[in-house]
Amino acid sequence: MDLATLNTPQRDAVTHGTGPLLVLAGAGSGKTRVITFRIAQLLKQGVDPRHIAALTFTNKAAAEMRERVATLLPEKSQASKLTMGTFHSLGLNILKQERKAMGFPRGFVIYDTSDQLGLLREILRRLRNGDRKYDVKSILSRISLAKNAFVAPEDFSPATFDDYDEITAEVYGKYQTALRNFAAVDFDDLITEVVNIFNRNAEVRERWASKFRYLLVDEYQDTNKAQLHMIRALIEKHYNLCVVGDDDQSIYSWRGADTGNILGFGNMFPGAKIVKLEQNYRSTPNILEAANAVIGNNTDRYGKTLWSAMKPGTPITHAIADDANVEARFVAQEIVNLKQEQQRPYKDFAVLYRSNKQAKLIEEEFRERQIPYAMFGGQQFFERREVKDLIAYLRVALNPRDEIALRRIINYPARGIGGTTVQRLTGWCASERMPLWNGLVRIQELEGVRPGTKRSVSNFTEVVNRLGIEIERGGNVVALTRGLMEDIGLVDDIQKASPNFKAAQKRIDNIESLLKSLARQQERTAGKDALVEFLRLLSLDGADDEAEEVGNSVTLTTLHGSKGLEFPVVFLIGWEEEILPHARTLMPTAADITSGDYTPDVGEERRLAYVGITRAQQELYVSRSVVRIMRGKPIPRTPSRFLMEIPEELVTERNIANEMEAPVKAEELSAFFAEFAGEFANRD
DNA sequence: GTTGCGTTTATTTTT
DNA sequence: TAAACGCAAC
Repeated sequence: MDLATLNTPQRDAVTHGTGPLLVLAGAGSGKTRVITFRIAQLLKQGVDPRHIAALTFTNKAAAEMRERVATLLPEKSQASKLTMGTFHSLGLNILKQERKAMGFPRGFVIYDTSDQLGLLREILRRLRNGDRKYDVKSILSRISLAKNAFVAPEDFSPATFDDYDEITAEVYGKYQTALRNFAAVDFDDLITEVVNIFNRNAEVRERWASKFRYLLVDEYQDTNKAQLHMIRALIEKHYNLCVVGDDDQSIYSWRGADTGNILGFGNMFPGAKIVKLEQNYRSTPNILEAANAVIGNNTDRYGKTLWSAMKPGTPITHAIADDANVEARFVAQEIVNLKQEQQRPYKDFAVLYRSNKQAKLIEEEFRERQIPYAMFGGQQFFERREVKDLIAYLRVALNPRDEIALRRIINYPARGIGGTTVQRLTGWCASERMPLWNGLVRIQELEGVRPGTKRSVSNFTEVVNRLGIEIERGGNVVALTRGLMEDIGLVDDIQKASPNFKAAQKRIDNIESLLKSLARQQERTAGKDALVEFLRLLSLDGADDEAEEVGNSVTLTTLHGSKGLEFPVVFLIGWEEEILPHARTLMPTAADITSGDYTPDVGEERRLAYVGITRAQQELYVSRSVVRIMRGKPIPRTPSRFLMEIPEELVTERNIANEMEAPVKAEELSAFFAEFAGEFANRD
């Protein structure tokens, strides 16, 4: 570690002693270097690694950070003693250790989004017997936003004239009670429940506050109110907090991030030092100037001006395409050309868009031309149904109170326990005030259920019960799971339910890779705990078989997904009003209309534009279409206001239609017609 | 439990 | 437009 390789503000941040520190790190200003150097510096000064915690938002970021710190240390093993992870993983660790004080049962589980939705649907079904259908996702998002803002069910006050807020108010508390009854927590609870125990139990709070003498937080602009509470409690003893972030890159307010945290840092933490990192090592001055100009139109920011010591670089290309197909074709063609002319590998390129559906045309075009690409995002995580089903068995075996998991498997694979039986069961359990599982076990006492069905239910509870007992005894979980699959005929069912052999094989492979990573966990942790831990990490991390190696391919991702990445050549597509800024942010809400003074807040959309521009190192293309087919109709398009905010002198305009139509070579044309004629000839 | 048909609705996504 | 959803019929 050589401090001389840092610029002045970077060094100031790294060598800052005690007390709160805010590092405002512009895009490409060496933010990660500052965090890793600072940690290394603290260790060099003799701080015990166990007294340092660094929090990030993704597991990937945490792993990378640990690795980079290790390379700076003379003694690498110190890095493994650092507390490094996401807010949620730290929250989980605290909850596990303080479980008793919290009154949480030993094997509590973490509900993921699909579990949460299932639970909410169930509550709504009971509450309103189908008198109205609700968008469950939107209710869940309101609950989540409330939790992120650290608003408890009893404090939730619905906005007037907002019926979704009203139903949320009605359901939020029930949702929370149900979670606890099922021995479950959701993602947001991993933060809020930690804050709750800190608030209720001074002994616990002081213990954790003593442990962490230095706390570092990355991507601070993405933190929410609940996380702020957690941070405050953790630093109350030593008051050594270093946060790093960029207010101009705050793009997650829609999921609870509160820019007030970073904008109000100085007031919230008196005596705070603020360091700005404005020298950019990533992009050409041309690109930076464009970025500065665009973001300069935002209010509510600290205000930074990025600068670069590089040569000005090439102008930005503003590509105007006749329609979206032409736009996609242009991007593909330009990548092929630049690859040739500048000897660039495919991985030098990225195509960034506002919403995932924009990727479709690009994908089609790339496939046609055999351009390799890697897509990030999307939802392939949730579609592995077979994996979720198997996991549900393990969850119920471990924790029969987990009613959502139980409902998932009660008739999977089909065993003749249909909707009517389940309904009768839940009704009975509700009146007897007992968990669904108990009802299943006592099925013989329930009248009006056919004997065959009763036998199915008993077989089911028997299988799950036996699994639970064997796990409890510390049996080999992988072997037990295989036994279970045998018992319930899972493989047969998958083969039967799949349209073809290949699809079935793929699903079985998914299960195999799940078992593999379970085996790995078993090597690390003993007996039953292996499974408890495995299930929790699975919700927190996703399966660790995500071996998607990017290799040498063009990156396709959303603007959101591109944060933190950089590419020599970047294409920003679809810069049109209602795409960027997105139509939804331009639309007034009911409250806006009532108050009558509506001006759309496009600040966050502008920050998205800013994030996009600052991903580019050397070449930047911003493209738009003149006409675009939307909802089946061709719609004339207006250029994005952000495009107009880029100074003209930085930009070269290119009209694409003309370029695209010309280059059909004569011999290609005649070959085409020859083939065409042949086809006609063959027809009759 | 599955299939098919009519209806509805079009962000961003991590933990 | 097209994909996702919900409901009814098998």
